[in-house]
Order: sequence, then C-alpha cells, then structure tokens
Amino acid sequence: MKASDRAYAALRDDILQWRLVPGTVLGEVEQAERLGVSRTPLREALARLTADGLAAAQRGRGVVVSDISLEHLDELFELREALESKAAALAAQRGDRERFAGLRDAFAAAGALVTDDDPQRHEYYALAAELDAEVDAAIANSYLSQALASLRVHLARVRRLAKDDGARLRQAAVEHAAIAGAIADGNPQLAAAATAVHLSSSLQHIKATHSDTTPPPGEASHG
Amino acid sequence: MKASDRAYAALRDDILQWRLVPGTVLGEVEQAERLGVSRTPLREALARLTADGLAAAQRGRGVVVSDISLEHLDELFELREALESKAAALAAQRGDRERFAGLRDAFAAAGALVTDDDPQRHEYYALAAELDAEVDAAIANSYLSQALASLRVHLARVRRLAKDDGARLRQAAVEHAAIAGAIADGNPQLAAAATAVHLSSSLQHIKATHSDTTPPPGEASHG
DNA sequence: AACGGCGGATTTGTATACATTGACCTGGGA
DNA sequence: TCCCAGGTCAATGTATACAAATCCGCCGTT
Repeated sequence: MKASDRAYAALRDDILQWRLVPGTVLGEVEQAERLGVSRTPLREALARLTADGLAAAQRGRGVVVSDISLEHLDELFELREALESKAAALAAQRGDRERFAGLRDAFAAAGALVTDDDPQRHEYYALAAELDAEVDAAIANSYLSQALASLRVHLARVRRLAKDDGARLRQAAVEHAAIAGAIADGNPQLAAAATAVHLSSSLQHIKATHSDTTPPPGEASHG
Repeated sequence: MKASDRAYAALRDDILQWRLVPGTVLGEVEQAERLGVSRTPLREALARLTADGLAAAQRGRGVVVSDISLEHLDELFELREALESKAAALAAQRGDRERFAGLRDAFAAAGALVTDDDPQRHEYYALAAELDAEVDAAIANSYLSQALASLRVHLARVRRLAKDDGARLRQAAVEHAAIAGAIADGNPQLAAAATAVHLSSSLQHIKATHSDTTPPPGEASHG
C-alpha cells in the first residue's frame, strides 16, 4: 500500500475516533515522524483530509482538525435530510424489493440485537450500515452516492455525541423498518417521509440527551 | 500566489472550458512543464481536482479528466433537485425578503437582458449566479453550501451541452422569478416546488435539444 | 506602559534526485 | 498464428535539500 494512503487512513481514523480532537494542529514534520512517512505523502494525506472537510488549512498555522459540535448538528441534519430523503425515494423507485423486504424484517427483529453486552452496539450499527449500502446500490447515482459518502464521514464523527441507549435504538429499529418497508413497497413518497421522521427523531434524541448535561447558551460557563 | 494554486486554477479552468476534454491523461511531467511549475505543486493540484470529481485516478494510467456527458445528466439533476429544493426551502425560512424581492423583479425584467449581442449570455448567467449566491448566504449552512458548490462545478461543465437559446432563457427567467418570489414570500414549500419545476424544465430542454442533433449511442462516432 | 518595527526561528512551499511500480514490446515456444 | 514470459522504459511514488513566508519575542521609541 502507498505511504500516502497509510498516512491518510491513519489520520482519518484518528480524527473519527476522536484521538485527534478538533483544533489539533497537524504539523507536517511532527505527523510525518509519528506515522513513519516522509513529508510528501503526508502532505497528500492532509490535502485529502482537507477536501473531506475533516481538517482545514489555517493561514500560517498549517492544517488543523476541523471543529464539529452540537452547534453544527442542525446544519448537518439539514443536509442529511436533503440527501437521504431523496436517496430513499429513488431506492423505492429502483431498488430490489426483496432485498429491502429482508432488511425490513431484520429491523423488525432487531430489538433482540440491542443487548447490554455490547456497549458500542456494533450489531445494530452494522445492520444500519447494511441498509445504507443497499440504498447506495439501489439509487445507481454516483453523484448522490458521493455526496452521501461525504456526509457519512461527518456523521461518524458526531456519533460520539449521540449516546444511544437501548430504548432509543429499539425506536430507531422501528423507524428503520418503516423506511425499508416503504422502499420494499416501491413507495417513494412514503420512503422519503419515513426518512424524515427518522432523522427528526434522531436529531431530537441527540439534542435532548445533551440539554440535560450541557447548560443552555445564555447561562453557559459562569463559573 | 502559490504555484499549486496557479496550477489548480489553470487546470480547473481548462477542464471547465472543455480545453481539456474528458479522457485526457494529465501526465505529471507534461502538465508541470506546460504550466511552468514543478511536479510537487502539480501533484497537489491534481489531488484537488480528483477530490472535486473533475479528474479521476486511473490505476496505472495516472490521472485523467473525468467523463461527463448526457448519460450522467439524470444523475446530476437528481442530486441537484435534492440540494437546491432544500436550499430554496431554507432560504424561504431564513432569507432577507427584500433582497429576494429585488431578485424576483430583476428576473421579471430579465427578458430584455437576453439579446443576441452576447452569444454566451453572460448577463443572464451573472444574474442567476447572484441568486445562487444569495441563497447560499441565506441558508447559513456550511455543509449544504459546500455540497452545492461541489455540485455547481459539475453543472458548469455541462452548461456547454445546454445550448440555451433566447426562448429558453426567457422561460428560465420566469421560473427563476417564481423561485425568488416564493423565497421573498417566505413560503418554503412553494420555493421547493418552484425549484423542482425549474430543474425539470431545464433538464427537459437540454435533453430535447440533443435528441435532435446527436445520434443514438449505437451509431456514434464511427469515423 | 503601550505600540511599532525588526530579527531569529520554525513552519510551509518548491524543486529535484532517487526508488519503484506498472505498461508495453519483443522474442520464443506451443 | 497465438499466447506467455521476460525485459525495457516511462511513468508515478517517495525522500530530502533548499527557498520563502509567517509568527513570535525583543527592543526601541513615543
């Protein structure tokens, strides 16, 4: 594998896993030494991260890990609704109905998957990723697929803020089942609506869990 | 200005103006010599073009100008509808009503702008770009803005396929006025609908003008 | 004491030399 | 005649040396 690919993958993973937190300065020499590559491939990796929106070039101070927080959540979900509603509608028009019927049933049975054994909920997220992949394949639109891929990178970063509990995931399974079901039925409008419902519910959950712990902006940090 | 920026701007412009046609191989040494820069900044420029989707890295053959044609038009417009409908709706919620009212009137009066003096229709396209910029500012959403910017790069490429005549542009002005008017009225649903109408009409026009002139795929370019 | 200009140090930006990989061509064998 | 193997070559991938720009701290002035 190319050194630039290794550097890119390593840095990207570090950022997605919050080992490199927003605001961290990615010095070329420093990171090149840490990852065991030369500056040239590392610069290419930084350029790709910048294009992804995971990092941003600050004048003078080099490249820094881009900021992401609850303040950006509304914006992110607005884009998400635009893209995923359209994707769901197109999938309903073009998708393989049996595959989505299978996914619908899988989500309907997914309540059992949500156990306390796996604190990271890998099984459920894997199933959700499967739905994403199936939608991607169904829409047959490289431009939309690329936009979705770019979006999901940012969603992966905010997943840490989600704090999904068992109850939320069981509700999400119901919503996902509705989406898959609408696609399986070949109903574009319903698929888009079910997606909108899911996203609204998901966004609301994230905000609610954080309004408990974080003070409202007006009263923030007076101590 | 940095050499890598110059190289990027030059190549991007060459691609957008179809001086570099799809399929052209962008050899590093060749382009570096042509643009008077070294390979290092040129590679950075190629990386950025690849991230933009204007070029693609083909294994073994280096970077080539990415393909775009009528076959991709439907896909491109699907993404366009997803993004621009959402953007119009958000602008209707948040935009400065007076500015969009001004744009609405400008489009309503734009029939006079469409003369035969300017074969490239710069004046009209400038007005359309102004609407885009105003929507961009109104939505206040960096993620959506970036997605729109990425989309517009590809739209600029296919503009060459459009062959807009005076009649079409006058109709487009009516449609644009409807969009700006809906936003000015603060009506998100109508703004989205007017956008969908405009895009459908625009896509249909492009396809119609080309079904006259271009032969079906089977007979294409046997010379 | 505060502000502005200047120098040093550290960083990024560029060029070029070297390594390596993949493609193409040629020659031999089936 | 076709196919495969090997070599050659040209391209990309990497490392490093050098140049340029920017920031920070210092010192002088006001």
